[in-house]
Amino acid sequence: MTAYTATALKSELNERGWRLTPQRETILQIFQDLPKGNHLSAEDLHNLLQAEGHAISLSTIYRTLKLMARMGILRELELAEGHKHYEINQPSPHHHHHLICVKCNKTIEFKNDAILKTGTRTAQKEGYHLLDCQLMIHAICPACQRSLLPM
Amino acid sequence: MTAYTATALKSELNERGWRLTPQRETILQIFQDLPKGNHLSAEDLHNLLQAEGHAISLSTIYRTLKLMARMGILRELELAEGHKHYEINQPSPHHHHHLICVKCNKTIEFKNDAILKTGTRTAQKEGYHLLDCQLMIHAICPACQRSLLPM
DNA sequence: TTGCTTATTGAGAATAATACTTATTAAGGA
DNA sequence: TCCTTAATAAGTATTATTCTCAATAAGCAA
Repeated sequence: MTAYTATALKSELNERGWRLTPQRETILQIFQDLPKGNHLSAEDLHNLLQAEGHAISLSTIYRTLKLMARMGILRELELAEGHKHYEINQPSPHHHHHLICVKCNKTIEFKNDAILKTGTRTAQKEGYHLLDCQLMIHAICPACQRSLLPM
Repeated sequence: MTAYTATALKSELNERGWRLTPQRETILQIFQDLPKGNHLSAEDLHNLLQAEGHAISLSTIYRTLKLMARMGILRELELAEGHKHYEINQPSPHHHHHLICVKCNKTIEFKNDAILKTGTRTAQKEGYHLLDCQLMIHAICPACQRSLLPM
């Protein structure tokens, strides 16, 4: 539905003197084909690409993820300790937030249009160019509340 | 003003079979004395403690930060790439959020009571025990928009 | 108060995600 | 089609954080 095409990516890149490479195109495609609510770590993406026969190096993957996050194409999520996850940055009707259990990392997505509005307004007021806006709720899930494990 | 005392920390720890140590008490004190809006990385804290004559090991600092974040005493902030920052988790009138430039890390704090309400309601609905709730706005600041530096 | 159990600490080593380096390749403008 | 230079691959380097383990000291019970 988003239909952010490779052509659009190309012109955005070229505007800044950058280039559209097959690697970047492939990675964008992967994220667009990802079922809603899914997200990938750098290593997940690397494995997925290899499974599909695309031999894109880890360096390129890290560089591309960072680039696309800074372009506002991907969102960088901190869903577990120690590494980041990425997902397509969807506009309003699909835009969502995360409720995360800090013990087991169980994550629930939820929507709230008011939050994106607040974020947009706040960025605008300060003259910032908005890339992403996410409410992170850190909490302990019902199962972990019952568990007696330390921490 | 918060006046979350060492005694309160002690009983919360003891309830779970844990202990109040001088190290934990000192670290809590540091965060309580921190001017509003300030936050520390593990290394910042380590340096600050050393400057004040407290020789608390880095291991203990990392363990304590994680523990206090999971108790809801501290909030874990992702204000720059590569490492976390921590600040006291203040209740409603002081509770705030961050607007961050992904290029230079310039950060602006802002308040919005509706967000904490949304977070509280969402966690409750799912039976999660709320620890922290923060809206992260990733954006590019005016200065960096003008800059021609890559990325 | 004294002793006992065991959580916690300190020091250093280990881990792991990410960034860096450099020769090579190839995108995009002329 | 050529030329400039951004991007890639591969491997190495970095660095924040966690882990290991012996030594220490909370907090409970007698």
